[in-house]
Amino acid sequence: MSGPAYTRLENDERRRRLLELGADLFTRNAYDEISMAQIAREAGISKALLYHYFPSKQDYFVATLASGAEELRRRVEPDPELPPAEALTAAIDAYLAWIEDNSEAYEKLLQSAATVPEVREIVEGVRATTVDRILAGIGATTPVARTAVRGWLWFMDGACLDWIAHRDLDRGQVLGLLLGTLGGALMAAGVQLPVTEGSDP
Amino acid sequence: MSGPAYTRLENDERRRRLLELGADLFTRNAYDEISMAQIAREAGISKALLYHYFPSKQDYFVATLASGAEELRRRVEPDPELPPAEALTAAIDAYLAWIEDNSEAYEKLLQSAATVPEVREIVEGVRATTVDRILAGIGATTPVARTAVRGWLWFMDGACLDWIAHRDLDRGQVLGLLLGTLGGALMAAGVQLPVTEGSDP
DNA sequence: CAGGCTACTGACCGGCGGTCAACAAACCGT
DNA sequence: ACGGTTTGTTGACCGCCGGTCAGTAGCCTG
Repeated sequence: MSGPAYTRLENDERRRRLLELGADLFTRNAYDEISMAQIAREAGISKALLYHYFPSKQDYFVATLASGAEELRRRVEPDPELPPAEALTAAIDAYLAWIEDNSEAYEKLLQSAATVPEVREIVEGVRATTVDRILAGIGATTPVARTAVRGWLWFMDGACLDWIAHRDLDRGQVLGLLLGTLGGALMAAGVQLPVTEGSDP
Repeated sequence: MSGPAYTRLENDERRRRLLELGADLFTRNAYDEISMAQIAREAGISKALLYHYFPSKQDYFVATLASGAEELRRRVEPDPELPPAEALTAAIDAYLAWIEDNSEAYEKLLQSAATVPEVREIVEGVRATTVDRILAGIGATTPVARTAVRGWLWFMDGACLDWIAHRDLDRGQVLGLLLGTLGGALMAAGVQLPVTEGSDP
């Protein structure tokens, strides 16, 4: 009986708001706990408009993840100036710090990764390159070394989930556990570790 | 224009056939890759009848898993006569043997576990009791030891998935990797292992 | 061959992800 | 002040999903 039926926004602005909303909603609910209709209602728009900006729910979800993933990638990127061992330590510590800052998002991400094929592939890809990086860093090539590193990445996620579920460890302890376990796994895989000189203050 | 419109079966017989079919279908397709309508069609019955025997898709899925899970539990049950260390070794080896025999089922199970809440809870429960068992066996009580063991269970699944994906290791190698990594993780967690006497022939 | 027990079915429900033609808010030149 | 154009936006619709229910019909008993 009065003003306009809806407010018209510029393309970029609407997109920006939807991404922001999605980042929020998807850290509070896992992928299939929330429907596109609910999201649209929350955004105060029609479902059709949501689909106008993002071709599918998966695409919307992935786009929503993108900025966070970019930040994570930046923080975790190993310093090429450091020797491999310290670069790895620094990268893991950065990873742990990110998880500490974004624990809900981390939990929901792992949960959703199993469900959404596209995310699954992204995570798998990251893991694969990480495995290669580590194997290259220690000069190991045997199948059992590959299995050890791949298993260790799972160890990492399991330990992190336990960590943020209980919050009764500090980051340093988790870091030590992860590094020590990686060493143990590689030893069990029969890998000869290149000795780093004088690095235990 | 002729015979009966459908064949009537006895309650138990129908149930048996549906469970058998489900065990087959769910090892070839993950939980939400297949719909109840498809399953019913495959079984040659109406969807309503399927729901007459199982109150929900989740229940059907869990029931389908039950027999396999029972067999796994039986095979993995540790021998109480053995000292803890050897009992653990035997249990892990049995677990690996089961995976070797049922690799598709194992893969689909892990995939579905993330999706189906009820299965997720079952798997979580099994993991929790396993963690307690191991912690009790080594007499460890610290949070970091708990995190180490919990993470190691993830390591186990990750390593097994890699193993059956590549099939370039034999079971003994995987067993050695798992045991060695558990030792490494516990060491990294600062656990003093009770020494077993003379057990490396 | 009548009658009952119950294994079975067809039709229906709300909600999902996804699509489409049509509408209207804002900006434009006049 | 106003008609035309652009394009951000909408309501109605689709097929499929998990799940429900009143009613049908195969089989066994007498």
